[in-house]
Amino acid sequence: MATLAGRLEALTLRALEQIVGDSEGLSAQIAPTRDEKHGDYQCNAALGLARRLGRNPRELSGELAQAMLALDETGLLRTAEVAGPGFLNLRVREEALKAALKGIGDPVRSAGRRVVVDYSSPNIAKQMHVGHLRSSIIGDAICRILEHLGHEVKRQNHVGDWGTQFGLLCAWLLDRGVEDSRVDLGDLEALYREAQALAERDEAFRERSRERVVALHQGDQPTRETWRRIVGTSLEHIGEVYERLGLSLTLADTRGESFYNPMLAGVVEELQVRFPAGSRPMEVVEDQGAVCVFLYDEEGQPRFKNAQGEPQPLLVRKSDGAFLYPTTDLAALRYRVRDLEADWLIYVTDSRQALHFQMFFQTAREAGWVGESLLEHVTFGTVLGPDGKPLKTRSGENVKLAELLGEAVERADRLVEDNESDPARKRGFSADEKRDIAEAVGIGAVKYADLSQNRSSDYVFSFDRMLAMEGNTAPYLMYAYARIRSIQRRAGELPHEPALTLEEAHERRLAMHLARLDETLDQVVSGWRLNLLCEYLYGLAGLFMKFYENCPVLGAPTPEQRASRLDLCEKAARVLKVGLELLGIRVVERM
RNA sequence: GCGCCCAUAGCUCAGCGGAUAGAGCAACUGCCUUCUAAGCAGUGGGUCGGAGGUUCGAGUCCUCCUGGGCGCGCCA
Repeated sequence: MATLAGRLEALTLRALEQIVGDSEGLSAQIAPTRDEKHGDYQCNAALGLARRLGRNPRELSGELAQAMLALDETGLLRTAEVAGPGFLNLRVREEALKAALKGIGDPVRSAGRRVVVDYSSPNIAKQMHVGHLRSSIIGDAICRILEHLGHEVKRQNHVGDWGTQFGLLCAWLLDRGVEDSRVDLGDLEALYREAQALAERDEAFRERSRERVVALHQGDQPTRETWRRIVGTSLEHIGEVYERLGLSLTLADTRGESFYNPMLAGVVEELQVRFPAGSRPMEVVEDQGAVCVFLYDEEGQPRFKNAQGEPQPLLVRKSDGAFLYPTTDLAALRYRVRDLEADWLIYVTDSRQALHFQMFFQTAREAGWVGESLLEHVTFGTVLGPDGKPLKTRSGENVKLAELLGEAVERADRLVEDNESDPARKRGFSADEKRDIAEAVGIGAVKYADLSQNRSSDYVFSFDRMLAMEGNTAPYLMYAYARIRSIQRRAGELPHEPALTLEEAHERRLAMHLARLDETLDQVVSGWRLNLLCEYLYGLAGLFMKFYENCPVLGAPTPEQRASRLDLCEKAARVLKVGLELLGIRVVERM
């Protein structure tokens, strides 16, 4: 079932075609009205087209209205009225609105693509910190939305398990012969700091670390064994954080950098053979011992320049022979297109990596490794502290994700306790319920605060704001849901196939908003503007609250209205639940 | 130097070229003997950083400027 906006657009285009006699360059310009006085949707097509045709906009708009009403066999429109300079205000028929609400919130059936979403990507041997928060939350929401829209999603957690830091760690552990003892993550971090400090003052240790990297990459048994243990310990910790965050990402989705190690030499070699020095628009040359990819535009000018104004290369092999991040990315891309047969690749990383992705994408395209796949780099800004600088602890360290989530839940728990100690608000929750609510509210608040921001800007992290029960926050939305569920519990049996009666303005507004879920999702996907879904849900919760205040459900004037309102409640609950779940946020039945 | 991002109410932020620029917080005023007051209703608060331009129409697009963040050869 197409969305109301989609159907209106199709109808408008048919009408325009009839008027103009040509479909070239026509645009329906359908948008929801900002003010309901203007109807449900507006069509702004006549305004622009009038000039092109040398006609009066209001007159053209009137003709468009007539044509649309005449062509409207499905009974979509109640009215189409010209307003202002030539706007066309459209009002949807009651029956069409009710039909649009059928199955609202159900997964969309579409010819899906196979999408690889690369997100989260923490480093092994370090605790997850606030720097991993946005990629994890945003990437997970993207996966859920894609699946809801009928796409097949392959999650890929490209963890850093292969870099130089493992040389340090392995060298340190093997030097001290601690390979048999169990090392937990807290130890690992301390060890890493010690190893780093040692490397700075001890040339011999530095050398041993470098040798360990080589040994690791060459498959040396004891080194591999130590490495595996480090990785295992870290993944355990990462899995715990994911579980608490409620991510749909699992250990099975982990394909660390090490996975691509056997492919790296081949990637570089192929590039070198196929794009020797002098090739355009891409050449691969050795410079100061490093293998560099240089990219050029159609005019043969360098696409990228460095700070000195010289051509900026993508480095795929260091002068010491080791491979780099771009090399792994290229290998991973090839694997995802060839082996995972993905035709859409999405990378979720902070915006600082934008240049890297431009170069890496361009290299992959020039090499012909992308095929027909879409490449998308979804970026986001930095999480800031109250001082407007990247969020750190007082001692200047990265804020641990586990601690941040713990504090969010703790604060939510205090809120629940406060309410329970107030006789007017007490609900009589059991200890288990309280814990569950605190967990859902605390974690949900953190995720929602992130997703409701415009992705590209930095944002200031604040427990107080995200846990506020009013405003555009997760608790507010969850509360709206809990209120509906409370009504439903009191209602007893819910009506089967009730007929909606949308006589009250509050009822109709709520219904119209509910019907706009799918078109909102369409907008969300174009540009991954996840905050639009948040805004939609906030609007929905607000409309429900107003409906709640003005339209008694259980005490409705007639049995028909009671049934209708119960059905509206059910649909609102469903959309709130589905919408929040698409964002990776869990609802609770009571709060 | 080049490139990317940002600048909107006192604060935190929305705003796909369309009608009077919106929320929340903070301030003030009402509403719990009626389905969860973690709520609702209302009041005040704006040279959309500046200057040009494109357009029937610009917070939104283009150019320049100012101020801030980030990135730019062997980290990832």
